Amino acid sequence: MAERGRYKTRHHDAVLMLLEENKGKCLSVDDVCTALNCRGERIERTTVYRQLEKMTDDGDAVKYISEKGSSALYSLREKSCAPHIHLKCLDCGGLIHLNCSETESFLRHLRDEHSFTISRTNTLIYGHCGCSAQASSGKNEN
Amino acid sequence: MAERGRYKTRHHDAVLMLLEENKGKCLSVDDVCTALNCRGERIERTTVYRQLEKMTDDGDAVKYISEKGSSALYSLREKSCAPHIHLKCLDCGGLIHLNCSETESFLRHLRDEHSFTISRTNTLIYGHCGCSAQASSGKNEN
DNA sequence: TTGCGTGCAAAGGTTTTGCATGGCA
DNA sequence: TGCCATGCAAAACCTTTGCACGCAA
Repeated sequence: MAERGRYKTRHHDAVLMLLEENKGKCLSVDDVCTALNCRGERIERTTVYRQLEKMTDDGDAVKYISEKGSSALYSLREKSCAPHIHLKCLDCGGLIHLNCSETESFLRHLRDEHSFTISRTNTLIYGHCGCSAQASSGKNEN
Repeated sequence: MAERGRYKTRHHDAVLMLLEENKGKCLSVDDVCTALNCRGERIERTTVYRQLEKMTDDGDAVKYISEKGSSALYSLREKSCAPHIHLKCLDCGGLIHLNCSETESFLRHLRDEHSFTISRTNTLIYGHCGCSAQASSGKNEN
C-alpha cells in the first residue's frame, strides 16, 4: 500500500483499463505491451513493468507467482467478490477461479491444522483441466 | 520418461546422491553446484541443469514451479510414499509436506467437480506458516 | 516549481544452446 | 566405435536499474 504521491497518467489509465477489459483473465507484461501498442498507445516495456508493480502495491492488481521461464502474470484485483484460489492448466493455459465451499474448508483446514495461511493472491495451482490435451500431459504426474 | 541411452556417470551419481542426502528438502541448481564443488566435485553449472532436467524426465527428481526471479527448485522423487502437495512459506522459505485425508478429499473434489487434476509434482502453494515473521507479511493478501 | 512518470540504454540473474572434447557402453 | 555427457562460451529470456527529460499536481 505505498500510495504516496501517485500521478494519474495516461499510461496508468490505459493499463488499468486493459486489466478491467480482461477481468478474470491473467495478462503478462508482454500481453499488456502488445495490446496497448496495437491500439496506438506506444508504451514502453519498462513502463508496463513499473505500472503493474505500482498497481500491485496499491492493491489494484494481483501478481501471480508463475512458473520460471515464462513471464509473470497479472490480473485486476476484484474487490467485490470473495477471494479465491486459481487453477492453471499446463496444457491449454486456462485459468479456473475456485470459489466453492470445499475450497474454503480446505483453506480453513490448512490454517487450523497446519498453521498455514495461503497467499491467495500469489498462488496458482498447476495441473490439467479437461481440455483436449491428453497426448502431451502424461509425463511424471504421480 | 525419455530414458533412451543414459550413461551412468560420476556427475549423475553425485547429483543423485546429494538429492538423497537432502530428502524432503528442495535444492536449487546453485545449491547443488555449491555443495558438490565444496566436496571437490568440480561440476559445471550447465551440467547440473542438464542432469536435473534428465532426472526430472526420468522420474527420479521433481522440479517445482517456483516464483519468478528466484531459481527453480528440485527434490528427490520419493517413490515409496504417497504423493503429496507442498506448501511453501514466503517468509522463512520452509517447505511443508501435505499428506492428510483433507488434502486427498480436496484433490478428489477438484477432480470430480472441477475436472481438474493437480500436478502434484509441479505445484508449490505459497503462503505463510507459523514462523516468526509477522511484520513483513501484511501486504495484499485478501 | 516539485517530484513522480517515462523512454532509452544497459545491466542483472536464471536458463538454454552450440560446439568441440571426453568418457561410458 | 558410437553415442551420450561435459566444459566452456555465448546467447536468450525476463526483469530491474540508472539517468535525463517530460508532465501531472
